[in-house]
Amino acid sequence: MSELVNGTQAIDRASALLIHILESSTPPLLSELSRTHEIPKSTTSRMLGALERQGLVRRDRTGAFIAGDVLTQFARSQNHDSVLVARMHSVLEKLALSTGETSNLAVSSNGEMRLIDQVDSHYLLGATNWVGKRIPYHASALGKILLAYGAAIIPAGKLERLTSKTITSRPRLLIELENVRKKGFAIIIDELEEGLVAVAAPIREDDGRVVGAISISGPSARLTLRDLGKIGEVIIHEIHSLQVNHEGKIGAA
Amino acid sequence: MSELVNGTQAIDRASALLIHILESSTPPLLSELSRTHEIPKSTTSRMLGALERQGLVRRDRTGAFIAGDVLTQFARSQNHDSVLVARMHSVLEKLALSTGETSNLAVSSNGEMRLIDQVDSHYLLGATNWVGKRIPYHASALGKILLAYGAAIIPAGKLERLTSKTITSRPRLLIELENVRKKGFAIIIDELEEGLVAVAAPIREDDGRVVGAISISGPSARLTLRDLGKIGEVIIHEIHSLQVNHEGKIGAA
DNA sequence: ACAGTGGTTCCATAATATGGAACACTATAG
DNA sequence: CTATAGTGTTCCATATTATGGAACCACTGT
Repeated sequence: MSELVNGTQAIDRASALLIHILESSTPPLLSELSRTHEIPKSTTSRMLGALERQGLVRRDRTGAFIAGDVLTQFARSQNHDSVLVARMHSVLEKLALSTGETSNLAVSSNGEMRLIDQVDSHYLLGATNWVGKRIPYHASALGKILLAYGAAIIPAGKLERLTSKTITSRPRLLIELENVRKKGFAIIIDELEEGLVAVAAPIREDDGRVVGAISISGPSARLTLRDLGKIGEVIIHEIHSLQVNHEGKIGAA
Repeated sequence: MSELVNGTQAIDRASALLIHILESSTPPLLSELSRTHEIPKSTTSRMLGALERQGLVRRDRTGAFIAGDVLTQFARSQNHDSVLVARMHSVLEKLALSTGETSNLAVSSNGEMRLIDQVDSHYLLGATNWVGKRIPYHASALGKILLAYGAAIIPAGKLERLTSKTITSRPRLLIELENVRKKGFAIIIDELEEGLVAVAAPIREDDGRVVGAISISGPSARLTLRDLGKIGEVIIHEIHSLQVNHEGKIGAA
């Protein structure tokens, strides 16, 4: 512990306790924390008391420690898919307008892909219900993006065959994902449904992590492979330019 | 500063800095924090350095402080609508099965209502696209719940008239919300669309805050007012029994 | 009654955090 | 091209502040 004296022992220890609490699936007791961190009970008690006073931690009815109001509040404000929806909705609208096709925004979590926003095409083709529908990763453009960039992992078990074009072999899927990474966007042609094509590109967080994907989809009758490639580049461009603007805003403030 | 010597000055100060960072809309600079908290630059620098080392805070490219990976990670794990989806999906299935009608799960954020899960009815009536659709609070059962329990606020401006039954007067809406709170569930009859009826009930967090709502909806041809009342009670019961189980799990762990 | 938990408070001690000063760097200004 | 005012970091003597052992309280089970 005492490599170089930084003058931050207290903060280091308190931080370690806090982090332990945040990362525990079951709320730890004071004594537990004291033991695993090798900090005397008295000190641990004092520290946790301070953190509690500040609202960084809380005790549940059993006295075990959980994240405090300040942090749950923070979590609430941060996450919520809606933040992503709010940030990306204008992009969807732009894309839907310029292509005339349907644009979707998807995220991945708990092993499922979820569509969280959509702007419809001019045309009236395929306006079915998506809410609550589980769309397989391996047969959708959005899903391929999420897989390719580590926002989701290939589910165990058979890769369901939805059409004759669906990729159902794991090796072939891996090759396809490598391909996606090389190009920066993903395409499906008839793999999810006969006559349906789509192209998708990733949305990145500041730190580079992929947190979602945006797609354009429509009938193969209207969209050729060449179209899809072009649209892929446009999606990437639109997302990127938005994020640059966004960063700019922060920088200027 | 020195009311009662607790032996937690460092932690108190560091916590205050951390909280300040988390609650700032624009990332504060070190000097800013130093000034507003009346902590000397040197000390502030040391403290933030410690917090940074622990991963509780991070610097953006301008050097300003933002929440660190540990906390964004925590936020991610906490929130995400998907947690709610995962927790409530079985309820939706049960309700859809027992009523034979469509069941929905909605949350509110950024001033909009969003459907985040759905289990379809046996019947094939009204399977239109919901993703990205903005459904008005005042004309939906889910929306009335979110309004009634403070999960959303009545939007400014006119209350749009969607059918002849839509509530478009604010006083009448307030009375209706009072009614909802009294009964514990909300009903719409032809208020959103001619022939469409629905009933919804709230989902509460441990602390009692309403974070979402579950509804059953269908055609008025199949669901009478009496049915809706009964279903309302069932929804409340199902959500409640799940939450009791959930608490039980935590308690046992 | 007692031993074994979990947790808090007390207090003398010295280890630790403190903060002024000096330094490095970058802009904006003169 | 030198001021000047704004960042932020490092150093180090100082004493303020955190430390941890021990005593103590409250439960729970034996």
